[in-house]
Amino acid sequence: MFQRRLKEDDATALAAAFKALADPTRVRLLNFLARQSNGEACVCELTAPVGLSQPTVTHHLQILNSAGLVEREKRGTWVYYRVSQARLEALRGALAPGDSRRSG
Amino acid sequence: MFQRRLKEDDATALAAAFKALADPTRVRLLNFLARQSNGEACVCELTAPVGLSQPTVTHHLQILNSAGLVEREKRGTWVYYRVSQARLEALRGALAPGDSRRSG
DNA sequence: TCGATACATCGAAGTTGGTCGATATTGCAT
DNA sequence: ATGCAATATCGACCAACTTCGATGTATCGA
Repeated sequence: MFQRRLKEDDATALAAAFKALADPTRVRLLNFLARQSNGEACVCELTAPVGLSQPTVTHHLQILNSAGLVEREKRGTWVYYRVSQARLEALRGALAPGDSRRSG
Repeated sequence: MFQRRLKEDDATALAAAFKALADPTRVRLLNFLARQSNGEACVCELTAPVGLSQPTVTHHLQILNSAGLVEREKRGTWVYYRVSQARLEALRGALAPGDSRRSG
């Protein structure tokens, strides 16, 4: 942030994105997903690392997904999540001194 | 995020930093500060741009300051705030695919 | 000293957020 | 169909957040 002037809606959208990152559990979920060799994990593999109940983990994953920070893919009974690198890069751009902007 | 494994305290600290960015008013305050020619503004210059009361603006600035995102300098009756570019850069690093690391 | 201005603190109201247990839904295998 | 395992939804509780008006504190000028 930020060379150019942010419109009010842009500020709201940006804040919403950061809000998804504003919880230790969600940061840990992202970190865990990013460290998987295949880049993904299902919900049942995510409850143990963060030490919370399955409904709570699902809740956090939904928040991350709504913010575009993770992608969701259902395969059979399982739901796999993976980090959206593009979205992270977009947020990095928003924090840049000169403000990059591509993606969105 | 993140090649290396984040310790629990690191995840908490990172989440706390993003929480400071997780409000439209604070995003707008940062944006406003970053766009000043001298890089700074006092509280009384910040209430109008965001359209909130002085106590509320002070409150948000304290949150940003606690997170290290702005620096505070009192000169006479006025208190001037400026964006901490170093802190922003550190957060950018935390979002990087390979995870940079400097900062704390 | 007195008044005016800038900023901080306090207390309250209303809203949002994280978490859980219980329960519903979905999909696979038998 | 039936049963089991994975995930989602629901309702509730408590904590945290945003905002305000009222008030306190500090600094400057007359």
